[in-house]
Amino acid sequence: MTKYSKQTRILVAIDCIVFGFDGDILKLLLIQRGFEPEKNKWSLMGGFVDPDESTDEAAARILKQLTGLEGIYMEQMQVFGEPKRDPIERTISIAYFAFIDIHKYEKQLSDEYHAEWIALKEAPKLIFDHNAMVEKAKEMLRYKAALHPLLFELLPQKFTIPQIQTLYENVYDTVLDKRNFSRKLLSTGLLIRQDEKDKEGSKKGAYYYKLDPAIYKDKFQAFLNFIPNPQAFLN
Amino acid sequence: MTKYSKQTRILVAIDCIVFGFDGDILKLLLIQRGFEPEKNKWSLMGGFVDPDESTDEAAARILKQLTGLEGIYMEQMQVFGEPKRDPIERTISIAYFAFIDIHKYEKQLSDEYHAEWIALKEAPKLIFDHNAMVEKAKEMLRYKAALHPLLFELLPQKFTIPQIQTLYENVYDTVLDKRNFSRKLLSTGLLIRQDEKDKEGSKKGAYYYKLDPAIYKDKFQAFLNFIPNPQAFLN
DNA sequence: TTTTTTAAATGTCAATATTACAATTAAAAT
DNA sequence: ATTTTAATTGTAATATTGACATTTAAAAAA
Repeated sequence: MTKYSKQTRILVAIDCIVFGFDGDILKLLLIQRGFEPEKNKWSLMGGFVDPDESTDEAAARILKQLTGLEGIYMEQMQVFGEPKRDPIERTISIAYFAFIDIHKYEKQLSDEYHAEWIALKEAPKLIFDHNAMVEKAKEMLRYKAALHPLLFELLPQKFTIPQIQTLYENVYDTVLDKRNFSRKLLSTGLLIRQDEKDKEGSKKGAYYYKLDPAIYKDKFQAFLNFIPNPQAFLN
Repeated sequence: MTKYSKQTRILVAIDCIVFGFDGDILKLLLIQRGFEPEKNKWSLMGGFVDPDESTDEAAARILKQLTGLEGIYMEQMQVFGEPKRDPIERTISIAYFAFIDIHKYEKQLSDEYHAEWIALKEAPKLIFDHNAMVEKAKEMLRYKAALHPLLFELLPQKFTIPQIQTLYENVYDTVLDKRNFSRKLLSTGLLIRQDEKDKEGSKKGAYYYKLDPAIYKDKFQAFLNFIPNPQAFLN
């Protein structure tokens, strides 16, 4: 049997970028690094890939170990492969990306861990190239949310229309017209209004909605440029 | 100085997926693997990352070594990180992705190399998980082309409207209405009609167009769903 | 009980974009 | 001169977008 004997093996790390939304502002999950180099500096959740796990498994394991979070959908984002990015030893890092409802995971994220939610707009300087990773993740978020109902996935099971609007406004750092936004959103036919209202934000209260799971997968797709029926072409 | 002494180093490979368009059909660049395992089987262009090069540099080097192609814009696609994907030794592979005008690189792709253009629809069984990589790349192509004028970038300097239409029809595997497609395309204001015609495809001949480089970067962006001025949010 | 306050919900209209569909034109070949 | 082929151009009905103001529900204050 042949072997790849002349090749160099390289350290492979995972870094996890976790965005969270609490219905109000968009936040980033960060930890203070517990080991050298750069001990105590702010950092993304990171670690090395073990020999017998897939990179996806490694990402889930590392996130769990450092934050307690489990069962979160993380997506691979990008490899950061500059030879000098880690000063100790050449390490390539695969950045993973998740986006969650903060309230939903409040309990898992216990004091046992040092992970903290920081408002995205106030994120501190991070170690290595982690700030670049976060920037890339923001870009990806906007890109994906443009074509895909990604942002819906991080809403609570029940949510209000003003909440979704706030979320979109946060992600795109813009202000939207209530009337048009609401109309567009409801026209998808995906939201089922509940009888209950959320009275947190106002005296009148805003109706809760749920996603219609039956239609969600098929129907919700944005429409594109040169393709008359683009829904058919995206997942 | 600390070291990451307890961690396992892993082989890191690159695989390159290169799509090409010749104005007629959409093709995939493949090689017959020159070494064990799986010698002589069809494969993507692949190799290992060297200690002192970035992953992007490795991708460019490997493509050059195996095909002669140089100066091609390749984008990172995805890591394939299953532990058993290479039967010889655990290897993670970073898949890179390019899309080119076949005619433009005809000379570089000389007989010296064994790379061949194969019609995408007739692509053979490839080694390891390379077919899955190609599938993923097709998906990515559609996704990106939906929001980004990516497909324009692989057209010849001069191209005709029927050519672009064929390209879109190939990528999305659909049929488009000539009249609507042409109108939409011209309405971008990005195309400058040349006096010359391409008489290959018909007796009447189709006008050549060029991209207006001045407007191209700013103006050409698709428009999105919930965001009134989405251009502002994409690169 | 009445009034005030706050944010949610809803409506209209003009402008623009999309779709579906058919006739005309240029130029080579017969 | 006629035929053939594919490119080019047009129109009308429909749907979507964006800009803009008023009404409504319910708690809090008077």
